[in-house]
Amino acid sequence: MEKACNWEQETLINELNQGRELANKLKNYLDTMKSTESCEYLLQKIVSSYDKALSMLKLSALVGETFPVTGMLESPHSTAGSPRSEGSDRDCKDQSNKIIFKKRKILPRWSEKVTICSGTGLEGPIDDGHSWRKYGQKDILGANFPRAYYRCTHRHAQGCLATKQVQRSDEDPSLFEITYRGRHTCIQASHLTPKFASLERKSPKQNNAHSQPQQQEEIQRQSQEIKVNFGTGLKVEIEPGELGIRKEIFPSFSFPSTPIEPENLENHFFLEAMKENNFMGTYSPPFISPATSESNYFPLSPQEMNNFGIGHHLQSSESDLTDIISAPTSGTNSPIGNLDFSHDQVDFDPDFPDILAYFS
DNA sequence: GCTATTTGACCCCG
DNA sequence: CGGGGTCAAATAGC
Repeated sequence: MEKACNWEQETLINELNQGRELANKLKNYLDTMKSTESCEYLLQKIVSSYDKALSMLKLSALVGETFPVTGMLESPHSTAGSPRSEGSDRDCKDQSNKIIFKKRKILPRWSEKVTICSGTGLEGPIDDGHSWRKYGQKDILGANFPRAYYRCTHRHAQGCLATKQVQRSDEDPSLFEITYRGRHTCIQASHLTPKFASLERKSPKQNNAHSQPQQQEEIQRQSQEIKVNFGTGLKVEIEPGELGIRKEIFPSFSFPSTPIEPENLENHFFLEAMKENNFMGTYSPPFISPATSESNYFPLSPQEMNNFGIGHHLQSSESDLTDIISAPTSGTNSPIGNLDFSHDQVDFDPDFPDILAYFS
């Protein structure tokens, strides 16, 4: 396995190098065109992301271990990008009862700080395209405000394990810290663009949000929407505080009604590997089943890409690295084309080499 | 009646 | 053992 891993790693490094150079090219190109600041900023981040990713990879190659990732330990998908892998098998296959608690550790985690500026007309119910269901609230030691726990509404229906926590800041009540865990794997969200989602999916209850928690949820949705529209009075920051944990592994695919079993792990691994190759544009999967591939590729909604894309680039490159490794989305191969992926592609490094190819 | 929220209890981990 | 995270019964809203 080790040879394969090294090969994988080399390929990865090569691809990253190439991507980095291309991104630099693009940057120079855009420099001459007086492009917008955000564009340049993104590019800056992209380049630095590649740099970081490369240095991480090289470092791990030297040390002979996987990425300095703590959070990936138990994810079967870490295998796709990680030289290590099948050794770390103390995962999902045991104690189905405790799997929930295992997943706490497995799922990628990152947080954002969301500032709500009053008087910016953010009263309306804004949806991020995902429906969240509150499942708990807890008083946190040392915090003035309780922490609310939300999970994806489709957790049971589709096995979507995405959750988020919302904690209002002590000092600044207008600031909310939102911690996300896991990516959405639910399909529902992918069928709606952010704007449609925000318009269509407002439930009556959310319309009448008067209670505190509902306000909170509303605020979150606003915050996520704002990430799409960037800078309309809301300030959204990604909190890098969890860098150590924030390794952006891909969460389990969580096939509906098909809990991950040891047998499936290999398939998952395969899918990951193939997707990875796919991203790099060097390999076309010969025998991936359409149904399976679709269900894995497309649940990543535009909103989601916004959630995970821009935010990532705003602050993190480590997560980018892992996105590069395993992001299950391939705009270039997507049958639904680039409709909503115009800037999502920018968000997702895996596609960058392809995109950049058009510029060079 | 269905769905979402509330809230106290429970469980795991450090 | 205490804190954080989750469960699930009770409750509320539509």
